[in-house]
Amino acid sequence: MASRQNQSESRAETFSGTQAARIAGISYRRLDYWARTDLVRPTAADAQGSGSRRRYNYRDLLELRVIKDLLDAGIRLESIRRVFDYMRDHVTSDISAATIVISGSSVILCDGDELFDVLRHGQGVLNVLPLSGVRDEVDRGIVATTPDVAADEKDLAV
Amino acid sequence: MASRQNQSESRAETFSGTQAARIAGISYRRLDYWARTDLVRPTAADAQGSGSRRRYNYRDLLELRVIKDLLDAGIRLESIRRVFDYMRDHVTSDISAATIVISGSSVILCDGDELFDVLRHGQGVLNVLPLSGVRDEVDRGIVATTPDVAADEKDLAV
DNA sequence: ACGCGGAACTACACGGGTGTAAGACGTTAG
DNA sequence: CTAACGTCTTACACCCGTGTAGTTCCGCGT
Repeated sequence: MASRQNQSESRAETFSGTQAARIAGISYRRLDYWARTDLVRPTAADAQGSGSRRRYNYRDLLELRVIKDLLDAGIRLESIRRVFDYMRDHVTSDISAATIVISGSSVILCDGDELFDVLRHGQGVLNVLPLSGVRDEVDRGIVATTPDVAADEKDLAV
Repeated sequence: MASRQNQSESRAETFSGTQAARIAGISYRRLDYWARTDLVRPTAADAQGSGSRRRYNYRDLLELRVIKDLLDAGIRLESIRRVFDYMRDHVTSDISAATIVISGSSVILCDGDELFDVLRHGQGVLNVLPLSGVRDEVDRGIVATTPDVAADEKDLAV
């Protein structure tokens, strides 16, 4: 039955702006604002004039959700911007089970032991966000939002 | 020689608004704003009508500096407010070598191993701030700002 | 091929809330 | 008395969007 792979396995499908907003748990206007101000552009297809369509991929959804979580945690959008500018240039590795650590204007991706070292020796404020939780949130969002996948899930559950 | 105890030992002396601002590394305006909006009231003596004088104690200085560091880390003052409202009600223990961990609107004071557990099992964004660094910053601020203590330090150094 | 309905993006202006600074005002020391 | 200092009031600029109307494009029926 399952017409799709596991959620987080390199999915090739893309999402419209409206879908992406719903999945990430933000308003469409906010998504639009972030796209226009270069915070998160849709990777699959950017808008080019009125009437065109943005297409977000799975990784974009992760970023959107990370930003939402950071905002909810009370971090200013301005500093989130700096963090992501940095990350885009420096991070290529897979974002699966790592943890984002933000210290001032620099960002580190850690797993397990590394994390502990960083925290022990870190001075100043560190913002710590485990990405596994973010992925789960996004996957739940996809299931709850896209009708066909929801159907698949039901099939699996029964 | 040293006419005072060690910096962080229960010091009884108090500080004026201007002194407190300088030691914490913030503008006087900012200190004033925080006092008027109930973020950090001077414990030793609060303002009671125009022309009266605020007196801050050592612990107040620590709080001021923590807030400054959180702000510098890109956290919105609004959420810092919520955190401190909570902390005032729940935290009575000594703030010596612990670490503040902020998760959403709740705050935890940890030391060492505890910290590791919290971070491992934590969901969402965690803001981590070791207080030892804060205390050092404040003590340096006091030395650099109050003339007599600075003199003491010189005596010790020479 | 053509028109039409609706979804999606765009342009523009506005607004609540927040953090800060300037200056008016009061008080106290000397 | 008055100069120095500290507090209180008010105004302002900025952030982070949102409301709304307009525009473009897609898909579909005919």
